[in-house]
Amino acid sequence: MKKNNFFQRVYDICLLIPEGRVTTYGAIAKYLSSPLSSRMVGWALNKCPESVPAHRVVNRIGMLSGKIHFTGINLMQQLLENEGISVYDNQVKDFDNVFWDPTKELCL
DNA sequence: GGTCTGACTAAAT
DNA sequence: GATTTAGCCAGAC
Repeated sequence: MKKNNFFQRVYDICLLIPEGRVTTYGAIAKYLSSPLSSRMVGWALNKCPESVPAHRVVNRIGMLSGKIHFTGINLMQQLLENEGISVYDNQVKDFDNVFWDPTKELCL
């Protein structure tokens, strides 16, 4: 058995996020059967490889709370805008419209 | 092996 | 209504 840790699951979910959509740490944590483990999700993404579109993961209010970990301050925002997501002041516009819930989209 | 931290969330004050 | 604390779990020191 491999170390299918929290990390791998978080990465997997992040990779499942369709372009032009974003999700929240809580949603991912909830998908991991631990809605209270949202911190683990963010922390896992802290070490996320470039293969993981962590820029599509934001906090519950759609704020790019993790952009500070990205190379460059506007990188995360531009990545989202590149996918058609409107971002303003570190916060996703139409967040409710682009919100992608794994527990809902995958288990629907 | 105990302690701390960490890209969050929600309740309490 | 805004700020603070508490809770969660897993890795790093």
